[in-house]
Amino acid sequence: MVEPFNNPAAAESGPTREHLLEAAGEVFGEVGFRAATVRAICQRAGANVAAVNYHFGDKEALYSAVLQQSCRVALAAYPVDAGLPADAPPEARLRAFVRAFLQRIFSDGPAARHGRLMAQEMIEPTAALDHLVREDIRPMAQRLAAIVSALVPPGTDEASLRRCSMSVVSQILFYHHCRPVVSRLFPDLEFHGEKLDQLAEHITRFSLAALRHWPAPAEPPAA
Amino acid sequence: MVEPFNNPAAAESGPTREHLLEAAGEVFGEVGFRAATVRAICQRAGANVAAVNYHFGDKEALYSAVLQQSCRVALAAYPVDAGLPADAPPEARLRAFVRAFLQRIFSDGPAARHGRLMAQEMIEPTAALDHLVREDIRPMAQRLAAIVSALVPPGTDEASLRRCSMSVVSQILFYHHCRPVVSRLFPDLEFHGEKLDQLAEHITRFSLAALRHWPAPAEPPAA
Amino acid sequence: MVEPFNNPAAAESGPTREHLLEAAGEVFGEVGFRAATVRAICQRAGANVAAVNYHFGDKEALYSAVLQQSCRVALAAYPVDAGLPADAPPEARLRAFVRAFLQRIFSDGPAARHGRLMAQEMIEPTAALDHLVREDIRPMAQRLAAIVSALVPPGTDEASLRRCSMSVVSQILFYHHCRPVVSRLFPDLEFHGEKLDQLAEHITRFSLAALRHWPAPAEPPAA
Amino acid sequence: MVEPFNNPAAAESGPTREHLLEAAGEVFGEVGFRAATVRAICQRAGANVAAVNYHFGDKEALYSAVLQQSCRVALAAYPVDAGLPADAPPEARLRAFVRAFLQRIFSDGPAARHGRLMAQEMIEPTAALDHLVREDIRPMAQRLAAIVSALVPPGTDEASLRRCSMSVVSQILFYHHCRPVVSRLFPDLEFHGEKLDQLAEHITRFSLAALRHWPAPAEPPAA
DNA sequence: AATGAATGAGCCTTCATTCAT
DNA sequence: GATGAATGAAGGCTCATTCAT
Repeated sequence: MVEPFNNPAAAESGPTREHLLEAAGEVFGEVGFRAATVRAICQRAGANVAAVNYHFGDKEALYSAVLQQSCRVALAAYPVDAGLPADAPPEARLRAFVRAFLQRIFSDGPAARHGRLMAQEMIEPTAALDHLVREDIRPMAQRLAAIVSALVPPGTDEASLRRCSMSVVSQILFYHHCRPVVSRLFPDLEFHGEKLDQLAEHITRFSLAALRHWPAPAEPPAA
Repeated sequence: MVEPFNNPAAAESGPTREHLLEAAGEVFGEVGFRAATVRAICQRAGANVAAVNYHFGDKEALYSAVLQQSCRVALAAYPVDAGLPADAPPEARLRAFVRAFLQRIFSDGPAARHGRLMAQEMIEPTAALDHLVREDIRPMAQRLAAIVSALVPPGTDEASLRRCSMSVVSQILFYHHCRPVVSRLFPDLEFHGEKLDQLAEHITRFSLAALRHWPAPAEPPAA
Repeated sequence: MVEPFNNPAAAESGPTREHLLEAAGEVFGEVGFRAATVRAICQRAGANVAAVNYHFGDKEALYSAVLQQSCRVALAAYPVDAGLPADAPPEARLRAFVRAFLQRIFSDGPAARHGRLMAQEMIEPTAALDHLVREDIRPMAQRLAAIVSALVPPGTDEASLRRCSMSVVSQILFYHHCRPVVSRLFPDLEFHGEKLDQLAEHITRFSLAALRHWPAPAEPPAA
Repeated sequence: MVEPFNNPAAAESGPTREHLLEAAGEVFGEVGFRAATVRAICQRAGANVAAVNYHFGDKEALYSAVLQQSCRVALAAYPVDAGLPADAPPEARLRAFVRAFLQRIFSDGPAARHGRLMAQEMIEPTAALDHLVREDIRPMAQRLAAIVSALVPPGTDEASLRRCSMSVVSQILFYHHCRPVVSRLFPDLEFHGEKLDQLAEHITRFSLAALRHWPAPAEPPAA
């Protein structure tokens, strides 16, 4: 076992590996994969430039490790179902979904990292995106689709369901992707604490209003 | 020794300047400001590496010039009101707004460039963003706010209006910002021709359903 | 034409390109491809580190250029036939071949570079070796084979001819490949001027003595 | 805090030291001193990266140790006299010398390592070369000189003897030093088993033919 | 008006080596 | 007796930029 990054457990590594993951999470989340430099990460981690190579192999492998680790942390801190039972009313489940999603993106601390990284990944995809979609994004999309499906009239076709799900998600991600513009347009907007809850409430209400009044599919006339 | 990029008219410039603008528009729109290289732009423009610095000063100034020029072209090709009279019903104006926005982002040709550049700018802001917000984005936001305002119950507060506008816009931009993910989740999705119109129709309907059923503000009980 | 190394003529390049070729020839010849550093080459050429990239693309392309250029120079300075007519007696042609080969390897100045580079290439082959064998080494081997063929008894089989050619060449190359050892064993040995001629004379005589007395192939008994 | 590599006996060392020597012999013999990496050696030895420095001090000291150890093994496996009595006819002793030399270079297994290392050392000399020449190469050269001396006419001068010896040795080493080129020129050539014996036979015959017909030194006419 | 040539800063990676355990 | 962790120097390469023409 010559290189430590061959060790999947990596439990017995020193603190440098953790520092590196931490620092890389911050830097990648701030400026994206390309713009992030190994030097900046190592400096923030208080480690040598060669530490990345030693612990992870190369920059991209470090990135993958950050993604996977942040995924675990984020879902542990803000679970998708937000503690709601599966048979809770769909309105409540939608509200919980939106709120947890916003918190994953905007809350401070390492738990918020994953949301930011995912958002970055959508913009500037890397080789890690495929894995992320498979393991992380698609399951979440299906969960949302189930909620939406319980809100629109029965019989609504699959394509509409997908588009409605995306209409919900888009409202959440918008504030992250377009934050620079939003901040300039409305400098008083904030994304934490009570303000974040209000935002979640708005998105939920907007979506509920739309979904509840979604036109029922044309039925074949019964004899 | 006057540098030509100090000359606002730039009337006596040869065709190289135009080629550069054209090529830069393409490259910036495709890969963003940072990932774009001066060499790639010059090569596509059939010009020398030094041409960018000669004509525009530096990479960022070229970017600003591209932004401004593309702005003119785009608004000429896809006017915000889409040719509708100001007194058209708000439903029609919303539909036109959404459709024109999507086309600005997804249609081919130089006219579509601006939408892509704006979208890129939201993600990866540069010094040009302030100017863009002031001249371009804010007016468009106000126009949308007017449409939304005509759809929700009278007396709806300003903050709600803003949030509703953003809920509309977010659904449009989502397909651009998250295209890599969307393409992986639903590979059969397309963003041109009839499919784009269907998408516009969905976003319009979803938004209309939400706005039309927006809860009226609680009124103080009249005696 | 963005990169100058796309220009096969490269005639209008500044002096830096020439300096680079010169310096690279020296360094590659001294320490081989791997051990040579771009920085060392540029320093010796009085150029910037990026000059190699600009003029040749990368280190390996520079190496190829050095190889090709030195090939022309060396064969011009010490032609394979050494000015002898094709119908000269094979003894004289062998003597000329050996002498020119030794001079290509050991003489000073840029003309000697090619021999050294070829010798290095044999030891530490790069991607350029295939081209070199095709264009340079095989023709020379065939020329030697023709000389050898005229010296051994007629009817000598092809395999023996090849081995005899290699026995001749090996004696020449030995002094280059094993120079560090030879110099330690016999410190008074020199490889220039009259001493080089004596060495050529020895190799020629040794080879002639062997070839002239090469056993004739067994003939089928005539009836 | 005595470093173990200061301990000449190294009796109390575990098996790691042996593994290291074994692995280093393989790697150095394959790619040479410079191109060999400590990591590759340690990995092949199943040891830690630091093992080389711990057991031998540094990379070069390991190399020296490999050289010395392989020397013992090689000479035991392929003795210079090949088991021939000192009073055997010189033709037989030359044949044995050539054959054993070729086998030391080309045969598989650890016994062949030394030949390869010596050949590498000639090309890319290290600090270990002086020791090697003194202890290993010079004695072998003298033995060959004795054989050659018994084949050429009596009274042949010292310089000619030396050159003839080198003509013999060069033919052997050639196939190692120029293997990349030889393999490209004649892809069907092989260097093991019967083919190796044939090659030894060729070199012996070529050399014998040359030496037996070496011109006698001009004698002063006797009255 | 424009360009070929050249530059220097910075990037990711690799390597032999050392330190603390 | 041995190792995992960490380091600093160096390597090849890329990029936006500048200079002389």
